[in-house]
Order: sequence, then C-alpha cells, then structure tokens
Amino acid sequence: MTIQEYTIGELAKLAHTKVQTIRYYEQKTLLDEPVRTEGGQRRYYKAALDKLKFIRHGREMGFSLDDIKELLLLSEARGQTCEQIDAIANAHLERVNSRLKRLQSLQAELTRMIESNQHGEVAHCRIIEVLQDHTHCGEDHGEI
Amino acid sequence: MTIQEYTIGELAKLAHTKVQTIRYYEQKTLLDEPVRTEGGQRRYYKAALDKLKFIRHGREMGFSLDDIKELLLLSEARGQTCEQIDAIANAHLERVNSRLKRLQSLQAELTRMIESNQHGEVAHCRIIEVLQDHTHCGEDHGEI
DNA sequence: ATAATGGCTACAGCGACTATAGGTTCAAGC
DNA sequence: GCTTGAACCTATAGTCGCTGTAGCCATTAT
Repeated sequence: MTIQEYTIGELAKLAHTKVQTIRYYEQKTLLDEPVRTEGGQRRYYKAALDKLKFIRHGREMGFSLDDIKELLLLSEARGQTCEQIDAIANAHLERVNSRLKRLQSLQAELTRMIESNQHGEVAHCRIIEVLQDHTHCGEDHGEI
Repeated sequence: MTIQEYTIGELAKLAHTKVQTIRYYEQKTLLDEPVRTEGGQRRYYKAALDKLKFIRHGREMGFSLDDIKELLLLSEARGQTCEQIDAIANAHLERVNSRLKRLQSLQAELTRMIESNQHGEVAHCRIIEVLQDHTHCGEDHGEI
C-alpha cells in the first residue's frame, strides 16, 4: 500500500480551483514545490491539499496572498501565542469595515440619483447632472 | 484677451488627479487629444476640465472606464431619452448591491471568527482553525 | 500502437492606474 | 541673452490575483 498522490488536476478539482492557480501559488511560494514524476509532472500529497484549501478559504475571506503567506507561517509556529494572527485578522476586518461604509454610502447615492431621475430627455437627465456636478451629492465619497 | 489654457499639471491639481492619470485617460480615448505648444506640451481648455471632473466623479461612484466612456457619449447625445443612461446606472447599482451583500456576510464571519478567539497558543488559535476548516463557517461566502 | 486526455513552460492580458528612466521645454530671475 | 529648475515629454515596467494561450511532452486506456 502506497500513500495517495494527486495530480495537479485532481488537486484543482478537490479544492475548487484552477490548475493555473495552483501553479501560480507555487510560483508565489505559498505552496511548496511538489515531487515530480520521471516525466516532470507534479504529484501532491494530502498536506498540499490542506494547504491549498487554507489558501482558498483565506482568499474567500478577502485576505491578500501576503496575509495568507504570513498566516500559513504563523500557523506552523505552534507553541507561540496567536497575537500576530489576531492582528492580521483585525487589520483585515478594519479594511472590510471601511470598504463596507464607503460601499453603503455609494449605494445610497446611486439609489438617490436613479430614483430622482425623470426618465425624460438626456438634456435633463438627472444622472448626467449628478455626474457633472459633485455638489449634487449629499455626501463625500472616497474610492471604492 | 485670450481664452484660458491649462497645463496638464494645473488640470491635474484642479481635478485632484495625477498627471499620469490624465495621460492614461487620453490614451484610453476618454479625453480628446488636446492642443500642443510648439515644444509639444499639452494645453487644455475648460471643457477638458469639465470632462475630467465627470470622469473622476464617475470613478468615485465606482463606474468602470467603459461605463463612463458610454455615459460621456450619451450625455452628448442631447434630444434622446435617457433610457440607456438609466440602464447603465441600474446595472451598476445591482453590482454594488451584490458586492455589499457579500461584504456584509464577510464582515459578520470575520467578526465572529475574531470574537471567538481565545488569544491562547497558536495550537488552539480559532482563527487558524476556521481557515483550515470551512465547516466552521456559518455561511457560504463567494468572492469579494 | 495509437489516440485522447492531461500535464509542462513561458508568456501575454485584464483594469485602472502608478512609478521610473532618460530626455526636452518652459518661465522666471539675473 | 543666459541659466536654472520645475514641469513637461515618451516609453516601458510594475501592481494584484489570477486567467488564457501556444506549442510541446507525458500518461493512460484501448
């Protein structure tokens, strides 16, 4: 009985990723270089699948690849406190919070703009007016 | 008395943009090619400033450059109804709404994860646990 | 033995900028 | 008129996180 190996395609399917994405993560050193067949094809063990799932889950939660790289490192440093991990997660939450605020005021402004439109001629289109003149806006809005 | 001209740097300042961004918009044909001095430097009239402000305002509201290009075109087609303009704005609002939803559930999940953390050793770090195992999540979350 | 499938590398492209290098032009002060 | 320095010019590469392509090679099933 030999231990189970996966091809890159199987790994991709199991982690709901694309093959290229896996190779990209390897290039960015988030995934270790796997063993290769004599012909040069990648073969993975289950540990790689776990790591890949960790990365994908982190991405789904909006962490950057750099954040995830550090989280992976820290997660292997057992025995220490998880202060740093907490800090990364909190910093990310703050970014999400501020994006949320901006998106909410953006939504309000778009809704207001669209609702006040009279659907008449372009010459009196409220949407164009608002875009032309910032003072029509009720709030300040930064980037998205 | 001659009509007022702006250098690219003045235009940038007035529209709170960077000089490179203006050249980028010209390259992407959102801004017309301006007149040039004998030495080859760009000189702008006020119409270009208005257009640039329109573009910036659209970007702040999250419209893509392609959307803005079309909005600019439509805004100059006076006499027609603004159905198409309305459609672009509504499509954008829908994108904003769905991004908002995803971001809200992401925020909830991040908050839950961080709050349930015991701040102990990495071996028992709840944040790492959640990232390792998707079943810890209360909700499905797509991309950001 | 062959064909189908899947793997390999290397590179280009997305969107909306931003930054850099290496050179030229302009406006102001002397 | 001359010099200086700031602002301008073009062209190109980099950002982030992938995704897609081209042209070739390996593996597996029949």
